[in-house]
Amino acid sequence: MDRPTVHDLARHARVSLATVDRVLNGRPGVREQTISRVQKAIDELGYSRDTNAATLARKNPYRFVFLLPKSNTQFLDTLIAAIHEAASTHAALRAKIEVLQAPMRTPENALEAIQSLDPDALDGLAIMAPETPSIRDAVLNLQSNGVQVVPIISDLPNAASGHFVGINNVAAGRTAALLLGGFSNAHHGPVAVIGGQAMERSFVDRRLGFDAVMRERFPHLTVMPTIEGYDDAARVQQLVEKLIARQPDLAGIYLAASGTSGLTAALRQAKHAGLKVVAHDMTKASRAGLIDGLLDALIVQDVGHITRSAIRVLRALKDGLPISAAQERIRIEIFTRENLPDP
Amino acid sequence: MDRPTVHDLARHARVSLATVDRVLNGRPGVREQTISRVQKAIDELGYSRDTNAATLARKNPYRFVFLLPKSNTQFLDTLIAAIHEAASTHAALRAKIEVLQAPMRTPENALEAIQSLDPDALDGLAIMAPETPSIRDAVLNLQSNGVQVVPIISDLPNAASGHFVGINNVAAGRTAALLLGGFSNAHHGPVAVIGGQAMERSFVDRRLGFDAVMRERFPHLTVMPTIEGYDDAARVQQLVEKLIARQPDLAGIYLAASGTSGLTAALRQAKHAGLKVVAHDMTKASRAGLIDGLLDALIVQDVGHITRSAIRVLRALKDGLPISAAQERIRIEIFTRENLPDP
DNA sequence: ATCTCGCTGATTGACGTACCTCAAAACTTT
DNA sequence: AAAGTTTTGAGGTACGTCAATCAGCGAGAT
Repeated sequence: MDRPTVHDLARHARVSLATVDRVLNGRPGVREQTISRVQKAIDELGYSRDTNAATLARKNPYRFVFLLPKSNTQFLDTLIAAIHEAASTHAALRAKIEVLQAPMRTPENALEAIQSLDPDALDGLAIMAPETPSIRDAVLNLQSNGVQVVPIISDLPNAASGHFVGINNVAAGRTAALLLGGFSNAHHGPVAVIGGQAMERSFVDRRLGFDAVMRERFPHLTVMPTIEGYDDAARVQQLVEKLIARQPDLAGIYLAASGTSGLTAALRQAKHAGLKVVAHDMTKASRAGLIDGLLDALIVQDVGHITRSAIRVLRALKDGLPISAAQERIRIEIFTRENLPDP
Repeated sequence: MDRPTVHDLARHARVSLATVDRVLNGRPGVREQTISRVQKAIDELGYSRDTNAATLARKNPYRFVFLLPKSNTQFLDTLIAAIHEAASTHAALRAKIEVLQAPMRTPENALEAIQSLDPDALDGLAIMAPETPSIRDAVLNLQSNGVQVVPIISDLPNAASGHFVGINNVAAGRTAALLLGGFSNAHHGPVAVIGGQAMERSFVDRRLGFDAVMRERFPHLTVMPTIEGYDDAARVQQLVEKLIARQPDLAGIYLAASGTSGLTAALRQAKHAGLKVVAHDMTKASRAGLIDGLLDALIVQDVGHITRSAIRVLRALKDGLPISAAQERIRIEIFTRENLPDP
């Protein structure tokens, strides 16, 4: 009935406590053969580490790093604030959490940032980055040195396999299409999609879902080719201004990346009744945009949840504990002017 | 730098460890004056209990009870399944979790169920019940006997004050209105709202939000008086069948309570293109209804999250720890046929 | 003067794991 | 077979709290 302890493991595997400890914590000096004996005991007894006792006994705190793009979007600001808040909470739980930012417009910079991390002084990495081959390799290299890696916000399916902490971006794209299509009723016209940069997995997925629903359900709206906004508000503003000037019959805009403040700035001048706009993430600009009627709907991922989930997942991976997929699923929230919560 | 321990408290308050323990755990045999000395030390040092050490040391597990209405809705089935799953997870965390069901159509039965609970053998109660005076009093009585109470799904604002675990039902109602109004475009016509029973706070709130948005944004739709479905599928089916027969120009139905299987059964016979339908909660029936096009949108609260959050809140209350409001906020999810996740 | 009772102190042993040391045993290599 | 290296064992301390025991103090009651 009671759950097995390390003592039970030792007895069952006919080794000493010290050996069990060495295996559990990946310390050196154990023969392959003995490791597998202990592993077998773990499987047979269904042992899992008692987290309470473990964190209580732990001397050195875990060290987790969040590696984010260096670009000053409002969304990143909210994300970083959430990380710092979680960091103070987790000080009690023996985890040291830091934020690192690196320019990611060119893969070289991101690579450099990853390589600057010392695998021996690092337990886990939560990373938000585009999926370039060099980044993928750097991540795989870190992992082979015992560092747990979790992609956040934007997935890296070919590198850190297994767990991604963020919304289902395909579903987000589908939802965006549904909202845009639903709001624009029977209007005909072109719909513009603005992304960040091409290699960003999150945008690729959103576009995928968006196009699928647009094609199936709203054939009267024609989706234009992607415009790259590089998550830069000034650039987005310019692009949108041009767009509206050239396409007076524009039926919708889907901003599937950052730069919302640029979007709302452009719309403030030029939005017409037929134009419906959907964007992502809750920031000062997007909130104001909703209230002022410049944005019609917002698809939101809660940065607090993402942060906490990433930390939980890193801990679980490090402790060899199972991850509850249902609990770690990050939800999409849809906000309009009507159901906007207090700040 | 390090967080203070009970030893620091004892030294600072110039009492013994035993006394600190008595104060912290509410055991008898300490003078008021001494209690406040210890309290002062707690405040000054910013002490908070180390949860890991506490659960590790705890001999007797916490005993938490979920008290739910006894009625066989599919939603309750999913909720109970979620509770049982959480129970098995929390066995390791020294908490015994049970489910109790009582008929709640009349307040007397619910009252009886609450009164049958022995306050001495109970640490926390998560309760889903309508807000009647007698239930409120029974809850207050339990609380004064040291039992922590948290309302779930449906709030009890005048009894268990402070923490409610569930979605913001006013916002849910607003969202429902937005969806119904948005989907039905320029159609005119009556919109029906079906509730459970009048005293249920969750329904009252939903109705409030729904009406507000309907009035403000969709004046071309006229909202009919509430129909009480008593969360009973057969009754809902009958009511909807009659409704559609009598009101051939019906523009929308908002089912703000349980009984979705009855709704879809009725719609399967009679739904016409102009009729838009919004309901709550993910069940077998509502899922099928979405896929078959009988329901246009679903407002969903994740029962797993609600369950886990309720347990966390009860633990935190019992341990005298702060509750992170941001973390415990339960989110609304909106599903349509287009963004329905795999089961 | 003794007894009871309410309050407080002092001390101790869990709980399950991490982390460390020292020495012994088991293999390898020469 | 000796010397060297790797692997394993035995045992202890620490983490912070809970829970229990026993002893002692003073105040009021008998």
